[in-house]
Amino acid sequence: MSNRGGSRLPGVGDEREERIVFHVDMDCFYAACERLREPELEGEPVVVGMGYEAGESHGAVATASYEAREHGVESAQAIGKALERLPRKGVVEAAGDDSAATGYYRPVDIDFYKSVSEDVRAILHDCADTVREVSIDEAYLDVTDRTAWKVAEGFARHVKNRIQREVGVPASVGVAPNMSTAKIASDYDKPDGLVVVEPGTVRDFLAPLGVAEIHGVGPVTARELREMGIETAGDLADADPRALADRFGERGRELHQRARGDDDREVTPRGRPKSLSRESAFTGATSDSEEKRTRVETLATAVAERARDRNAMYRTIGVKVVTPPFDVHTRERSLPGPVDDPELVVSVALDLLSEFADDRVRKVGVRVSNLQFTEIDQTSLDGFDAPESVESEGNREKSPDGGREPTESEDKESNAETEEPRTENSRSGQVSLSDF
DNA sequence: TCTGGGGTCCTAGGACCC
DNA sequence: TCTGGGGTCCTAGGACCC
Repeated sequence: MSNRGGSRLPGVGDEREERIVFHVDMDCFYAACERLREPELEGEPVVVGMGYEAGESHGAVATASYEAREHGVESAQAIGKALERLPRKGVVEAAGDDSAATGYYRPVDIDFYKSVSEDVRAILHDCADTVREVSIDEAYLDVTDRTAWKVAEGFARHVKNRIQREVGVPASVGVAPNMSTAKIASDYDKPDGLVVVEPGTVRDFLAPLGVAEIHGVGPVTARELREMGIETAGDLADADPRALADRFGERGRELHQRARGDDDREVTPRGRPKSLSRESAFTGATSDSEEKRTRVETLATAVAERARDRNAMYRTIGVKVVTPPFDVHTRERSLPGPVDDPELVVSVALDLLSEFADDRVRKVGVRVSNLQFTEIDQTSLDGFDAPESVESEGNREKSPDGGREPTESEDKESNAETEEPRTENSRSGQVSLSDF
């Protein structure tokens, strides 16, 4: 096999080492944040619920501490279910039974978690040249230029300890020559784990793991792989890539490579978002078209506001409608040019929704996409900023100074030439619904 | 598993253009 | 009139991730 690990540049003094990638993954992050401001929760079962309010029983589990998991509470579980398995602290005791296990339930406080995440982020950026934040509680670091393989474990421990000491939340760290292996390594010994997979040992490390451990293999793919007799990452690594490509397309080849520990992706900072959305579920399902319309209107307004907050104009507006049992339908419409127009988002969304006026609906959502950003903003949290003209799509060139070549006929209807966020938006020559 | 909210990427067919 | 082949955009759906 001709992997990069086997080849060394002969003679040259710097024996080109393989990259050193860290994957840092906070342990039960939301629960850890709650413990930060409520130290009495340390060592206790903690459940953080979304769509949940204190004392109530709807919503879903966002994060359960390990103590809570021992009682069968799982992520994404309905709160009602969680309460069956782990009653709320205080309830059972009040009833005179203090033998049963109980847990602390808290609603999600995303703003607080974000502030904690910021503190962690600062440490990560201090420790690495390149950081890719994947989510509020997870990031990849390329530390090739900050350390060496012989001492990588020590450096990883240093990062981990700093997070614990300076922020007060636990993290697990995976160290490997590439992103996909580092990701698996961070998960391997959670919580509070530190796993190093050195170059040359990657395939042996991966081989015994179940295919579902591989990033990108979900329930559907795992089942199909099983049907092909592929159970472990080792099986997948040994499988015929052509057979995988036949069944899964390009993704098949990719998974094959991941299973072999081959992953060339560079650690790059996250770019700008590609879409923004809001969605919300009804309690049960509703056929009431007025109720649906009201909800969509609220979501549309919220999504437009979110876009404006982020200096994003959008060219496509869409809705999502979920009907029982869990069928997802999407409808979208593209405009001739990018706009920032809340009223238009509302009217287009309602128009797209009308197709489902008679359906029972569990959940609706509104989304804007084909984004264009109006400032060189991004507060440069990335090491460098992306070229302005690239944006999300190749066409529709737009110079940053606002001077846009009026070459195409659509230009007269889109108001995209103004860079300044308009104070009085809409009605100013932007596209309106009647244009369709 | 009776299913919350916010995302990403890929595929595939049809429209349209050259 | 029929026949190609290539390219891009749009839309809908699917799988996956945290």
